[in-house]
Amino acid sequence: MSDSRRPHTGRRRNEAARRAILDVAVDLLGRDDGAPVTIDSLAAAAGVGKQTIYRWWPSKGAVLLEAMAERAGTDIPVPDTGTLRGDLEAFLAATFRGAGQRLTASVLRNSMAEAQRDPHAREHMRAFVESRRRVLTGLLERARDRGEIAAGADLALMVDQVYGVLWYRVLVGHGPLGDAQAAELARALSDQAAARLGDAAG
Amino acid sequence: MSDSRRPHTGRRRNEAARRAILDVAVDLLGRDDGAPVTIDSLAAAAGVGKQTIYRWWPSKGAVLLEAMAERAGTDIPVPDTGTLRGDLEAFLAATFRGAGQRLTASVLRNSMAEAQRDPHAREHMRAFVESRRRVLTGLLERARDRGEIAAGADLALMVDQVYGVLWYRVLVGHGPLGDAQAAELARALSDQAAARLGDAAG
DNA sequence: AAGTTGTCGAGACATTCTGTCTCGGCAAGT
DNA sequence: ACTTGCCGAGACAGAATGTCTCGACAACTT
Repeated sequence: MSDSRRPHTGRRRNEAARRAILDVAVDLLGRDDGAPVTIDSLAAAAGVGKQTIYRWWPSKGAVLLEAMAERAGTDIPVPDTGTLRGDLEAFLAATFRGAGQRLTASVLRNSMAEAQRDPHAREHMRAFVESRRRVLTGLLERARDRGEIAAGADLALMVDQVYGVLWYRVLVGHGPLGDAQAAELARALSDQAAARLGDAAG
Repeated sequence: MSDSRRPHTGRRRNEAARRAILDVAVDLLGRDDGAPVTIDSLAAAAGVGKQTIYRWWPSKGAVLLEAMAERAGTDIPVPDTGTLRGDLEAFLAATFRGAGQRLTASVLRNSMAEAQRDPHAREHMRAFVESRRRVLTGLLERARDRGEIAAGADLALMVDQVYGVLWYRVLVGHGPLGDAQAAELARALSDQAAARLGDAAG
């Protein structure tokens, strides 16, 4: 590692440029005018040179994905209503409401498409998805500790049902994604858990 | 319509070329070497001119989606075991097993990515998804007629829970997609239906 | 204060891909 | 025989990615 041998010399990374790039990326991704986000437009809008982007990110997809992850990681508080169904309903409502916005949905769609092509973007997508899944998994684990979910239940599959529905609707766009769907899915999942619990107890 | 006024003159469409294009498309889509499928490679591999492709399809995405739909839409029989859980287990096992194959998974991933960019591909994807959803919806409707699913249940959401998990795992690749997952999800969904049924009855 | 190192914005550049256009050849009907 | 429209092949324009080079300059060392 050159890090330990020589701390750092020369000019440091311009944080303002980094922020401008990520902010503009979200902004352009959110446009739903069909125009794809290009590196040139991104650099121009952020007021930076293209090389400044490629110096810090390996590809266009990586920039867009990081911008999206930063955006989507915020504004989803983890609720604590005391019941599985209540927690799920609050969490899913916040999540679906976020992903259902035209701007965010557009970001998600572009990022997932990019992740299928670009290995760098794919890694970032995996990391992003994993971080989101961990939050929901934690919510379910607390419910399991309270005895609302059977010990043998497949939490990963429950998580997948949530994010599966979300991505599926975002990517295909065949149905809405809002509070109604969140409430319905929260009910479905807590019903699932309750039924399995009854099985184990009986 | 010129169709009725003048039946058709001149050389007819070459069916062999059409088949070659679609077959080669599936072949190239299935490659998981990261190389994107280009029109040039497609035309070259099929031994046709580019114009022959663009004469019959509006865009690259449209070709790929049609090829994908042709491949993925087959070989999923609709079971009739007499119970919701049995039907679901059989249907999901066949569906997941198909989508879990490396080649088919690669085709699906590429196609979904294409559908995010190309409006023509997007339409085809919608149609394909709709046709698949209809089959599963039919299966659920029969269960509802038998009284295994409550009248007020949201069948569309149950369908999304299935295909959502499928697409999510195919696209992100964070977990397996096979018989075990099919069985678990079938159980979860039938439990969910049973719980809702109990609510309505009680 | 001078020197070194690495980032900055800007833009030329090669490469690749899409989709259009044109060409001579030819097959299917009249 | 003659007309019409598809065929393979490839040139072409347009757009995008990612590399490279340039002079400027900021941060840190000596």
